[in-house]
Amino acid sequence: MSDPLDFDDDIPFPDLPNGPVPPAPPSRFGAPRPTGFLEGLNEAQREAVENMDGPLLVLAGAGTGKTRVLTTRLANILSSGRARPFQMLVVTFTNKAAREMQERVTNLVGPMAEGLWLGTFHALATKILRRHAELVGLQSNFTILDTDDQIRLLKQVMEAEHIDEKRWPARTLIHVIQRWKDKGLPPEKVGAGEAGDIANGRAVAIYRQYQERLTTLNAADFGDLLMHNLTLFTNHPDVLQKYQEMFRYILVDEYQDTNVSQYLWLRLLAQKNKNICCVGDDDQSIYGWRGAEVGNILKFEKDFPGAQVVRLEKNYRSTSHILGAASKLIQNNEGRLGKTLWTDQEGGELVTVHGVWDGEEEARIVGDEIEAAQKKKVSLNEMAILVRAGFQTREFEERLITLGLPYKVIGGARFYEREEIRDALAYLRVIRQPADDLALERIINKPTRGVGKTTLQAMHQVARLENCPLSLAALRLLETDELKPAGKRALGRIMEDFRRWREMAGVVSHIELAETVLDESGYTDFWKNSKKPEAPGKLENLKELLVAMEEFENLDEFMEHVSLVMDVDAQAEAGAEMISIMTLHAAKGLEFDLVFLPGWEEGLFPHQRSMDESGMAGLEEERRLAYVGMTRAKKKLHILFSANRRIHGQWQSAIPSRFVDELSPEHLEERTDRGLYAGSGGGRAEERSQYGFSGFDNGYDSGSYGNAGYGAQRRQTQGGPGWQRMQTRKKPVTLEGRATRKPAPVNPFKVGDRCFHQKFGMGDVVSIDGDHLTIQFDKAGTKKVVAAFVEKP
DNA sequence: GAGTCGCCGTTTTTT
DNA sequence: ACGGCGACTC
Repeated sequence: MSDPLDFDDDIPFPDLPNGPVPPAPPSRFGAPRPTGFLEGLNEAQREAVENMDGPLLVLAGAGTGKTRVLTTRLANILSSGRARPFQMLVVTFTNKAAREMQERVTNLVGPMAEGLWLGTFHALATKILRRHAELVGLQSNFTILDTDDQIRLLKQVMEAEHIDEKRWPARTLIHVIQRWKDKGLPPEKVGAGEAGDIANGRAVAIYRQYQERLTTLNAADFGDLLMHNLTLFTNHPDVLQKYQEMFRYILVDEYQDTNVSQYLWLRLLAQKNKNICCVGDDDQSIYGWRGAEVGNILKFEKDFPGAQVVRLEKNYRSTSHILGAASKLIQNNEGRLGKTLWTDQEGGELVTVHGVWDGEEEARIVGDEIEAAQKKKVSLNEMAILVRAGFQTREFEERLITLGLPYKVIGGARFYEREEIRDALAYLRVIRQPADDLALERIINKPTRGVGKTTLQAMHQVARLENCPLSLAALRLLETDELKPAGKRALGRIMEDFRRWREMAGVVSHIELAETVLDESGYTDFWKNSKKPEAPGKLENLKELLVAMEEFENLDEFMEHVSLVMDVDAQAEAGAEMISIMTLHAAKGLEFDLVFLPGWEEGLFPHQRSMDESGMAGLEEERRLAYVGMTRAKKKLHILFSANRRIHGQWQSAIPSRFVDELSPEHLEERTDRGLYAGSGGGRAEERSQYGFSGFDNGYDSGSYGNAGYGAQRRQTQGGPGWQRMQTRKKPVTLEGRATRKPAPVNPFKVGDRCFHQKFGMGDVVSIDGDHLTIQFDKAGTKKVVAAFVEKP
């Protein structure tokens, strides 16, 4: 992000004329003159672009050209002379979105786009906070902590408070604190009753101490960035006023994902000029679990009186069957603003629903469909498998490897979150900021250099006593005889190393510095000597880190990038075609010709935990997630559910997701095996509504798909290239494959039988559920096992 | 101070 | 089934 106003606090904000700024010279914009922006926009889009003044909410359904509207509107405001670039605040959620926005705006308006205040909430808040840090008790070079650091710090506070970490895990507590920060609540504003019995009722006290520690460390966590901005604005109206006046126009992307503190931040900044435009889709709000507040978008009109609302409902992405099924599903949600997507791409392929035996079969069917599509010249880049939870990817990966199909899993462990990278960065942090206790602690004995627990404890004691950072405490300790000679020598050595490195930092380049430090500290050798299988990879990553640093001028810039960006999808595999596998969350905003949505089973999707924790609201968010998944598909969508799934190593039978029932049948083609749930004892099959199991009547037994009953509705039209025959392909692989692989879901046991299990030994059958037996083992207790693994004695 | 054993939790994820 | 973390032992 560039910074046109990179002034120190004593330099005034630039003087600006009060009236509208004179329009920029037209030549800036190249051929299409301002009115040219509007070309090719539909009516609603045009309305959103032309309504430049006053509050505006743009409800942008999936695939309705949201980004185009946002960027065009921005260009329109600039070209109309209503604001100059640095008078516009453009907010996104992710760095990726910010980059894309920057790029698209630059394409529209040229280099003047550099001057915009464009970035993520966090980056923008940081930029503001660094300028006024002293006003909230920080110095402007404060460190930004990530989750690891936060937990480490919180654990220290909890330990001092004698909170049993077994009973109240730091993870739980940090989550609670985060939610408070998301709401813009500093410790003193958290209601006494709010915390309940968390941490023996001392949650707020711990929160307060945690905040005090952060201030002492000159550090802020992610939640603080926004919260400190709010404090700053509230306590210093003069500062707020400057920003209010500067930001004449505010644009916000993905408004449905904002949390309360982000909303308050926007509201404060928009109060004066009231030119705020928020773009979002209440139906795609899927981040409630991390503090996003759907309510923000639902009550926009109340929050910003006189607000106009524009709905973008024409979808340019999906076929009518996909859209129809998705719309039907989302209609089951209450509490939505209401919006109906439509398209003029009539027809296309029906949405196919496959019920399968187990995860393996699920993966095999997906693999087969991918191969079939590939033969029809669909690019692998246009195919995606979208799962609810990370563990689901494994089975697909295995299958795709078997088939020799290239794939990538998006959103695995991120580069900067890897152990070795975090260690390397910790060294640099300590060099730059000796008071960075958390970083120091991380690497003071990594590689092991004789500064162990005892020494560290002594350091902590001095630090607490003298109320100083650990590194200073270390120096104090070295002046005394408190430590044993060995420990003292070891500590002295590393402290001296750091002194030397700091000296170097002023002389050599940041890259040279990093190389030297990794070398001299013994960190590189640590991995070179390691016998762990991942060691070579880690050395690679360390080299990669040095490469990454080259893109930055100096250490400061690099570190800022690291703490804010933390995402390097730099592995933009140049050109190679690949299938994408990712979670539904990661898929938001993307689109693919061919999409697979596996695992549509109760408990997995909707996820049990979501419903347990948030009840109806949780269920509705899961449903929105399903909607997001479905609307990723442009031409063909497959939904799959399995009757059996292994979760945490335990086989469990599953019933189809209620979401399957909520899709409208006229858009579906059912390919579910009629025998799947027979005799399962669960009995739900018969109770289910027409859709879920309607495929029983035209399933595999007849040897062809989608005939009787559905044929009439399968108004097959010339959808996309190569899609026409997708569902009338070869014979039912599913059943064949299964028959050879696993016994039919019947078993030779009856309640009371004696039996033997390889692992658990002898036992008695207590109950039977399909081919799942509950067995009371003589030694191993009661277990639920699959009949195939049990023998008659 | 460093290696080994056993227990807990196990959705989603950005900044 | 499995990994990570804390407690425990040498």
